[in-house]
Order: sequence, then structure tokens, then C-alpha cells
Amino acid sequence: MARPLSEDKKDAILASAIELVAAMGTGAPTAKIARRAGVAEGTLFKYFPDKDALLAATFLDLEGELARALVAGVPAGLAPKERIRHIWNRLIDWSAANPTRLKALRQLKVSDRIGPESRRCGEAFFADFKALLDEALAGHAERLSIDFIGAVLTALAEITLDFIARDPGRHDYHRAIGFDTFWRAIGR
Amino acid sequence: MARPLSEDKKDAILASAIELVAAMGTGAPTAKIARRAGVAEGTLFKYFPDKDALLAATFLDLEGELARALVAGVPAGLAPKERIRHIWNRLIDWSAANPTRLKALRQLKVSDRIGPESRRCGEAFFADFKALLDEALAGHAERLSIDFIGAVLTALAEITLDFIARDPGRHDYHRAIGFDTFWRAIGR
DNA sequence: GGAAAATGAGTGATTGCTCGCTCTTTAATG
DNA sequence: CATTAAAGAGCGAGCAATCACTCATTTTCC
Repeated sequence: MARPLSEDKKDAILASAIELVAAMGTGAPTAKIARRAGVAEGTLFKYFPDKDALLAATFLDLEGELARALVAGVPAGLAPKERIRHIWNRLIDWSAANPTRLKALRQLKVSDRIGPESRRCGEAFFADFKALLDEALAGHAERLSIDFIGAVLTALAEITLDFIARDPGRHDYHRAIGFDTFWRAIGR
Repeated sequence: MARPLSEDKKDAILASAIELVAAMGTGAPTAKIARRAGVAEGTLFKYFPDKDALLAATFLDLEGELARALVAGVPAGLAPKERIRHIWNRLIDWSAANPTRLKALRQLKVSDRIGPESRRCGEAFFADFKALLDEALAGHAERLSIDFIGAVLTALAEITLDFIARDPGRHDYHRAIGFDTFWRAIGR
């Protein structure tokens, strides 16, 4: 083994992919991604066998980061509703604080270049998150499936983020309205 | 003057675009769209100045059809909640009955090739729908903006349709759950 | 010294769109 | 009504641009 692949270069390529996918969608050319990462185009294909693999890695990188941000430091002593609100706030705050990453993730989510395997893999990152939800909602919403609740939470978060993007001065207000709406939606 | 453009051909091109955009996304080649419509590729550009114009026309065609399906035949005598449920059912049933059109519309909605002007134009189709919503919800949800409520309705409809697509045998069940969730979300 | 990383010009495939041409429709003319 | 000229719909091969990916060559590290 004469010369090892560099973890730094791999990270640089991923970071570049995030920015360019956010700006141009999954059609962002590999040449530009490589350029911005400071490597030659051929080098990119030493680290990822093809573009789809690069997109999948980018997708999983972002999903992993988001999933970790969600469940980190959830206070144990709080009432279920407040624990869920804590997660909700994490989701909104991370997304609002990382608009580029959010944009890239949205693009990848709706892209047909992310295969079902990658999606399942990404889903798995959110197992902890779903478990927390499930536990906290034991009495509040037992009639709705956890998948449905997760989908509702995600959708309402997207709406909330759109409103925050249009009216950033009232971040906290929109965040609270969004949570209350979610809580009502899954209640009774 | 000399030879009129044919409305039939234009419709054929639009119909072809709907099917191919549903199947391949906005990347569907103009050559294929023309082929399937039974015209030469050059002819397509006699009817639409470029591909973006074709996509915009396709988008507005679908939005218009959906908007019309929503507000048609809303019974006047019903209670507000039941009137909204009627609209909800129209939305779910039209989408479930027209999976190809729905798929194409989804692709176009998230595409960056539909400009803000087309989007505003499409939005205008739903003015009647929003007015109906606004009127019916006068007492039920006055604290939330009508735009927020519309977004919540759309998002919950998307989720409901995903569940129906996975489990078509319980169409009515998922439809009812979806509506109840929406009603709770915007309530109090 | 040698193996593997790094390079970037090159390649073949694909795409949106053009352009010179043919054929159909319409309107004008006697 | 018959003839003809003008307009422009219809055509599809071809063009220029773009893309993902390759490969002969150079550089770098063990």
C-alpha cells in the first residue's frame, strides 16, 4: 500500500457536494463538485465509484447529522409534551441554522437518484427519534401509527420552516405555532 | 392566416408531457415528448417557445384541473366542517383517481424549472378554494393565517395519499383519519 | 524504487434547440 | 369556380453544449 486515500479529501468532496447540490440540485456537475473541493475530477471517482454513490453518501451524511442533532440532550425529567417540544425545537433550530444543508437534503429527498436502500438506511438513523416519540406519546396519541405521526411532524416542520424563512424575525413565534399545531393534530 | 395551429396537437403534446414528466421527471427529453404526442420534435417548438414554457403550461394545466375539481359542487347547506370535509374528499379522491397527473404535478412543484410567475399563476387558481376555506373556518380557526391552513391541508393530503398508495384497500379509512387530523390541527 | 493517488484532456452519449426544406391551408385574382 | 401565390405548420437531420466517466501520464508517499 503505497499511498492511502485521504479522509480530508473525502470530507472536502462531501462538503462541496452539499453546497452545490443545495445550489443546483442533483444535476450539479461532478466537475464543479471536484473543483470546489480542490481536487481533479478524476480524483472524485477514486473516492466514489460514480455520481449516484456520491449523492447517496451526501444524503446519508446529512440525515445522520440531522438525526444526531434531534436526539442529543433530550432532558429526561420533563413531561412527555415538553420532551417532544424539545425535539421539535431542535429540528426547527438545526434547519434554520443550516439552510444550505437543509436545502441540499430537501433536494436529495425528492430526487429519483437516491435509491430505496439509501432511503431505508437514512430512515434507520431516526430509529432513536421515533422511539422517543413513541414513548412520549404512549397515552396521547395511541390510535395513530408512529409512521403517520412522524410524517405529520416532518411535514409541519417543513411548513414552519417556510414561514420562518419568509419572516425570520419571528422565528420563535412560528416555531411555537408549528408545535401547537402538531400537538393538536396528533392529540385526543 | 395561412394555416392555423391545431388545438388537438397542442393537447396531445400537453398530455404526452404529463405522462413523461410523471415517469421521468422534468428531465424527460423533448424528443420523447414529441414522439409520444405523434409530432416531430421541431413541431413541439412551434407550440411552445422552449422546454420551460412547455413545463409551465403543463403545470398550469394540472393546477387548473385540480383547482376546478376541488370547488365543483360544494353543497351550500352543510355545516362548515362538513363543507371542508367535502373539499378534502374531493382532493383525496381526485389525486387517488389520477395517479399519473398527481405524480407529474408533484414533480413540477418541486422542480426549479417552474418560475415564480407560473407558481403565482397556479396559486391564483386556488383563490376560490381559499375563499371557501376562509369562510367555513371563520369561527373555528381564526388565529391561524389562511396560508398556513392551506399549507397544512396540502401537506396532510400528501401524507394521506402516501398511506392510501401503500394500502389502497382502506382508502376511505385513511381519508377520514387524514381529515380528522387536519381538523384537529387547525382547531381551537 | 515501486505502488497507488492525483491529474485533466479526451470520449461517447445525451440534450435542447435550429434551420433548410416540404406540404397544407387560406386568401386573392380573373 | 379554378388557379395561384403567400404564409406558415410540419419535419427531422444536425449542431453546440453539457455531462459522467476513463485513461495515459505524472506526482507523491511508503
